[in-house]
Amino acid sequence: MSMRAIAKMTGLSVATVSHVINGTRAVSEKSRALVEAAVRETGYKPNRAARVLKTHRSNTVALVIPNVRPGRSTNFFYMNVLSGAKDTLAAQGYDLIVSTYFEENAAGEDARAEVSVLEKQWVDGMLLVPGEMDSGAVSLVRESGIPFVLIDRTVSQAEGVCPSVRSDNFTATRQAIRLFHQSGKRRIAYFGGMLGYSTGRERLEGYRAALRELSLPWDEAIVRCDVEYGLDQASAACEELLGRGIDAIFTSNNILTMGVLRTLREREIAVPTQVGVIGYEDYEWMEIFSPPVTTVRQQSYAMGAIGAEMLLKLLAGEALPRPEQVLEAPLIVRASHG
Amino acid sequence: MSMRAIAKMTGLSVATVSHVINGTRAVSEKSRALVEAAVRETGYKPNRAARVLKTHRSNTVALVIPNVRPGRSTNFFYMNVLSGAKDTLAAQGYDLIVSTYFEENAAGEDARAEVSVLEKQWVDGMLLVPGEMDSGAVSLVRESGIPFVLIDRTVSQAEGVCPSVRSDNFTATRQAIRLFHQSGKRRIAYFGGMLGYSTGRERLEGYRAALRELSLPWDEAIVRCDVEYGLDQASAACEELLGRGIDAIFTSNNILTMGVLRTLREREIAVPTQVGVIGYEDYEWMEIFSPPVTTVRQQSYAMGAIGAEMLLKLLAGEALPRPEQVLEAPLIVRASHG
DNA sequence: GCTATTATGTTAAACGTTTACGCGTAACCG
DNA sequence: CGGTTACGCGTAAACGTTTAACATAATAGC
Repeated sequence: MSMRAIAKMTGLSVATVSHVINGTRAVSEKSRALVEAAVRETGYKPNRAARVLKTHRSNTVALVIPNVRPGRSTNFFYMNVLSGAKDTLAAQGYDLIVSTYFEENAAGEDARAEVSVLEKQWVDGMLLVPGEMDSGAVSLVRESGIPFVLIDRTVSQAEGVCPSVRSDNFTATRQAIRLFHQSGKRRIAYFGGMLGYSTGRERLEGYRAALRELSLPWDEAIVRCDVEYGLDQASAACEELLGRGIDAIFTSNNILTMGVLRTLREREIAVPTQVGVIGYEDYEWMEIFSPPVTTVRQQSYAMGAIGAEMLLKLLAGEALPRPEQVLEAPLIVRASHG
Repeated sequence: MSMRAIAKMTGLSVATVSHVINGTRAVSEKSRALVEAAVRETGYKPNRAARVLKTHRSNTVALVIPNVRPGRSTNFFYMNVLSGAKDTLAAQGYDLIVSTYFEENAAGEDARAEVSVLEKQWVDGMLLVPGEMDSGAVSLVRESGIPFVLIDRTVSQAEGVCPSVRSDNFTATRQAIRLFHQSGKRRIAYFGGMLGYSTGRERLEGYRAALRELSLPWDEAIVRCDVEYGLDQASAACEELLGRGIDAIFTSNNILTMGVLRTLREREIAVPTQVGVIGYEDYEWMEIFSPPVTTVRQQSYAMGAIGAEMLLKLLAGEALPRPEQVLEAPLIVRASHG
């Protein structure tokens, strides 16, 4: 089932067969028909490995995401990114391979592990959700010379500007806080992600900016950026805050939101009248909580799709007019905020 | 950076270099050290395409899952499967490529599209979540001769017995219904998946069996297996059922559960006193609904992991002692059931 | 000291493509 | 009609490995 076989069948040379298959040179109608018939008949498919070996292009890109332990709901977010990327890549005949790394390692450990897919030199390009801002993984990728685009998070400026697509975390958070304010909330707690991540940092900045604009005081005591990812940890942190006279909580991920909501219900604190809540990450079912929860919605599918588009451009050798795409993350206003 | 380069550097032949790299034959300590040093120094990595071309093994397997539009929460389930598969495969040096197909097509359309990854003859094996039971996709895979294992769903017996790993949908559903019964529920509605899927069928069978055992009557009017996947569709169907005097609803997927819960709240029907609810698919936040919802938990991560293990065995040429793995899907008893 | 055996190397032929070169043949032009 | 174009096609050399077959050196047995 090799090209040679087809050549033999049709009495043509492998070169001609190759050319009709790839449409890479003019071929007489007769030969083309001959080859096509033979291909159809034998079900011949060109051998991919041989092709890659020869052309040095695999038509495959990697999507690298933090490893997500079962049950982590960020899974959801990444699955949407995956969908988006997969769809647009497939439309261009590209395959996607998924690679994961342990987020826990990313900090101290070997940045190499983060982008280990590089070692396998399989891929033409890379869609990367980097770990901590300065894990160094991005430098590795850059050195490798393969095109890449960062998804969801960025890295420190030391790396220079990298092609990336992410949410406008700053504005989203800022708007959320302002919404609280409009609803009469004045003492707004912030539950954020670790500051090692660009997302965590940007959101905190948004919070800060909003406070400033609204001339609300900054109070270290009601800001937590180190809450472990987990329902119980969130609950514990929430309990703690409740003693500090707050009237609203902004949570920057789904599990935190859930934990807070649970605690509030257990303590029989009315939402939103006593304490308002706005979460990050929107899910269909946010609507059916009581009260329906107001959230920031991230465009996760679009993130994958746009990232893939950018990468495709890069792979085609084109420059990116706008290498940093920042997607709006609209506030889905329901009832929990005030 | 080819093997030839390393050979030149060390003054050895490519064969020797190859052998130290693959540990495929005894090599003197001296040569080994030489080669290893050179490899370290140059950062040489064997070219994968060449290797595949020569050995006909890609050390890559595909995971084929139904295409999941953004927002579909089954995404979650597949992401866990993906994690499980990825983890165990990576441990054996295998890569995973993800392929998706449109579930909508699977029925009438071309079964070929379902397993289009076959065409690319990239992969050594396949982890497949098949579409409808008789879409024919599995026959295609079987004909192709590559090892595969079915995940989550099976196909019609016509295909013979296929290696597979899935939930014990029958027992899980049966137990759920029995739990309803224990709680005094007597008129239990069933909201299930389409019967084209083995899962839908098995769950319905479980329902049926439970009714029989409990000598509850079968009433076509409170059984729906054709509810479209969507919050609103679920709500609508729920409204309809409410007129038929039911005191419990079993829903066989997450979105259905949500829709039902929402409708119940809107109509101010008390859960579980007036109507009990048990859902399929467990998420962390099921616990924080009011009341916390009782669900069937599927071992999605394990499904991926076990599937991968089986496939690895198959790839190693071993036979599977137990080709059909049926995982327990425990009932997570909380409060919504009665 | 001679042969059998083992340990270590090398040579070269694949694997299935792509593609630079070059060769015919036919058409066209002045 | 000789010369130029254009077109269609074939030859053969890569691409970077693996691996059978063969070669040599060292070791052991007798």
